[in-house]
Amino acid sequence: MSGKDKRDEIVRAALELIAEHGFHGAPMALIADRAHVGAGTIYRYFENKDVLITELYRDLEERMYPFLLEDYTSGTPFRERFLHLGTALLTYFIENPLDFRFLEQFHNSPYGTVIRRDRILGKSGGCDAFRELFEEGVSQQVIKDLPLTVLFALAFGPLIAMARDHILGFVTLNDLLIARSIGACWDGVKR
Amino acid sequence: MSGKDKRDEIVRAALELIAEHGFHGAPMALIADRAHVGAGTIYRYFENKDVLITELYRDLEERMYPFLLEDYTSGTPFRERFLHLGTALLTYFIENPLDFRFLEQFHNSPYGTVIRRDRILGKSGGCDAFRELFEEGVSQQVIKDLPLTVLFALAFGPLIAMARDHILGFVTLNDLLIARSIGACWDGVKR
DNA sequence: CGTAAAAGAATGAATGTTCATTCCGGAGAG
DNA sequence: CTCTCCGGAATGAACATTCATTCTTTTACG
Repeated sequence: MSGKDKRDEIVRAALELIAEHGFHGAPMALIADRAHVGAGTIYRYFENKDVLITELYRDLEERMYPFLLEDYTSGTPFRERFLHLGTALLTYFIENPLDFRFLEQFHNSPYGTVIRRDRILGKSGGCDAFRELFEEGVSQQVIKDLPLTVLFALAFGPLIAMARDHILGFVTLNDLLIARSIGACWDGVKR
Repeated sequence: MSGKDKRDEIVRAALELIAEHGFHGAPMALIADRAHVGAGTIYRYFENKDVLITELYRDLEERMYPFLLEDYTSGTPFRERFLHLGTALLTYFIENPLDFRFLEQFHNSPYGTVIRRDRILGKSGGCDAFRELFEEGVSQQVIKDLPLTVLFALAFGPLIAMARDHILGFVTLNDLLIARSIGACWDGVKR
């Protein structure tokens, strides 16, 4: 097993444990076990637990963005683009429940708040498609004239709640239901 | 200080610490300090930390529900009732940021998931007003015919996201903005 | 080639810290 | 004096991190 493989094994193990049992339920010893690696080995690849978690987050983002932007063309009508991005995001979460659960944990932790603050303050670096879409929509007067954060809340709030409910088994989303739900989100933001 | 006072001090201290620093940042020793109480004293009032947290949650619910249902009359038009409940909830969160932060932590923890599961399975016990409102709305065909969980997501998802953004200082909500946002939520759920 | 030395990687027991919980000596009420 | 309640030091479990040691790979040389 090469160094890269080993690093990936560690990241995967951390993702699984944190997604399934939260940050608490993921001691380094367990992560090591699940990665089939000695406890000390982790520290050859990551300076400490914080760094491991932050890098895991970055890995995740890099896997996610290409999926979201697949087949996304900035030329199509506004509503269509909104539905595309929303559906892609919800679909990604449903197909990758571990990623979703981890992201939720991450967001509700000191790490996440810092990252969010950076995003709001402009230096996005990640996926600007959402921001651009909304800014354009506001200036074209096709969506409500509300602060960007509120529009984000209207669009993603329901989406994340639905993903969670689906993953926890409180509801079963199928393609039709997803389409109707994203449509409802659109009704919320459209002017 | 009477026994009741001491209990309340402990609960208050726990709420503050957990809201501000998460479950991690709230060790029993700190809770004791902030409540001006010996570490051992906490265990005279609560069997263990889990019990303390669970009772704190119940205390919170009992403070919240009366506020939400104040001036709420089941006779008024449907849309009006929706706006009333939504506004009341968002207002409560904004006026009681500690309560909100704690509830968020609680929800994203093993405790919260169990409680939510119970709610979905019927034995609500808490605040049925929301459920009744939506069920009535669906049968009267004034809101979209979607599963209850999805309707909840559409209504509360944005609301919670907005409360968080406001409390973290990412946006400043005033009465007008609140009204317009809840209106947007209504656009999402209305048929 | 074969082999021996060196470098690099991996390991897991040991360490120090943090935390929930317990326990016992003492203060204060009756 | 007795009994109840309190405080906070003591305890032991859990955890992140370290480091001396072992194992593996690469290099150097006959």
